[in-house]
Amino acid sequence: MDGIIAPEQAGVGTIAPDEGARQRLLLAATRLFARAGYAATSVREIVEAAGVTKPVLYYYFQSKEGIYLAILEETTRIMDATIAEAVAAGGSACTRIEGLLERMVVLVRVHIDTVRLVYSVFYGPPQGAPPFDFEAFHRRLVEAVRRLVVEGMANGELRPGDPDDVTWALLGAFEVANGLELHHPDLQFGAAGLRRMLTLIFDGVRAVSR
Amino acid sequence: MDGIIAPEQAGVGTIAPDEGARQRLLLAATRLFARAGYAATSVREIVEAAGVTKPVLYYYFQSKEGIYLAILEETTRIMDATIAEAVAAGGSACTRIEGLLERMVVLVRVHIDTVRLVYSVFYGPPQGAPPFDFEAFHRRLVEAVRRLVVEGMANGELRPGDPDDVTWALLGAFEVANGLELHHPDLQFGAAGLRRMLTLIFDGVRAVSR
DNA sequence: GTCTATACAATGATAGAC
DNA sequence: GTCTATCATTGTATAGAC
Repeated sequence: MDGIIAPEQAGVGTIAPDEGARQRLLLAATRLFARAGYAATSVREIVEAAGVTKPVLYYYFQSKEGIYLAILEETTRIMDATIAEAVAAGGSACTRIEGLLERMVVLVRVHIDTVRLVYSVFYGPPQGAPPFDFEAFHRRLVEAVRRLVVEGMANGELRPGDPDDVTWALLGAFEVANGLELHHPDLQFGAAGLRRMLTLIFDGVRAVSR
Repeated sequence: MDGIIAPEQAGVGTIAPDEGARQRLLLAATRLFARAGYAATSVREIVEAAGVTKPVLYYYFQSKEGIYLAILEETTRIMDATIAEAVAAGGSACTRIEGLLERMVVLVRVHIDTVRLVYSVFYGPPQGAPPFDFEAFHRRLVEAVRRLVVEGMANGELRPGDPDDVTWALLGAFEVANGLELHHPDLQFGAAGLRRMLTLIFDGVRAVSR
C-alpha cells in the first residue's frame, strides 16, 4: 500500500498540469451547486470537496462564475453533440426520434447534478448566477425533434398535421421521463419507460380506430 | 344564509374584519414570493404592496410561514375540487381526461404566480420555507388521470396496456402546456393546444395503422 | 417581524514563494 | 501548477428599540 502513488503525485516537482484536479473541481462544484444552489455554495466548499486549494480553482476557471459557466458549457456541448449524432443517424424518422430522446434521457441520468443545477437556476429565485441561455439549448432540442417530425410527415411515416403539436407531445414524454429521473430514480423509468411512452404516442391509445 | 357568521368575525368585538385586506395580502405575497423567492421576500414588502399594516398580516396569518402556507393550501384546495369535479363529470373516460387536464391548464394560468412559487420552492435551492407536500398534490392529479385511464381500458375505450405509461404520456402533454404557459404565455398555447396534443396521443401520430 | 447599529466571520479573489 | 498567507469586501449574528 505504501508503494501506491496517486496520479496527482506523479508530476509533482516537475511542471505537469494536474488535469485530475480540474475534473475533480468540476464534479465537486456541480454537486454542491445542485444541492445548495449557486449563491449558497462558496469557493471554499468547492475546493475543499475537490481536495485542492483556492488558487487551483482560479487557475483553471478564473472565478466562481467561470466554473459555473464551464459546467453548463461542458454539459451543453455533450448534449448538442448527441443531438447532432441522433439526427444524422440512419433509420426512419420515428426511429431517430426515439434514439434522440432516449440518448438524452441517458445523458440526464449521467449528468443528473448538472440538470438539477439547471432547474435550480431556471425555476428558482434569483441567485446571482451569471446569465446562461438555457432556452437556447432547449430550442435546439425542440428544433431537432421538429425537423424529424417534419421529415416523417413528408415521407409518409407520420400522418399530416401540425408538426409543432406532434413535437410538443413527444417532448412531453421526454419531460416526464426527466421528472421521474430527477425525483423518483428508484422507479427506474429511464429510457425503457420513455420508449414505451413514445410508442404509445406514435400508435395511439384509443381502441376505436381513427 | 344572512344569519351565518364567519368564524373569524365571532369575537372580534364590533369591528368586522376587512376580508378585502386578506385577499390583497394573499395576492401581494404570491406575486412577491413568485418573483424573488420565499427567503428574499420580507413581511414589510408584502404589507406595503397590499396597502395594509403589519398587524393585519399577523391577524390573518400569524406569520410569514402562515401566509405562505395559506397561499399553497388555498390554491391546492381549488385544484383538488376541480379534479374531483372533472372525474365525477359525465361522458367517456377520454372526454373526462380532456376536461380534467384542460381545466387544470386554465387554473395554472389563473394562478400563475402560485405556480411560479411552487416551482421556485420545489426546484430551487433551499429557501427556508416551511415544508409543504407538493408531491402529494401531484400524486392526487396522477391518480385521478390514472383512474380514468383504467376505466377507459375496462370499458373498451382505450386499448389494453400499462395504465401507468398511458397516464404519463397524457401528463407529459399537460406539463408541456404548463411550461409554455409559464415561459411563453405569448404563444397562447393554452387549453386548445393541450386538447390538440391529447387528441394526437389518443389517436396516434403514425401514418401506418396498427 | 423588522429596523438600526455594531461586531464578527466568511466570502471571492490575489500576491509571491517554491 | 500549486501552495501559504493575506487583502478588501460582503455578509451574517446579535442586541435592543419599535
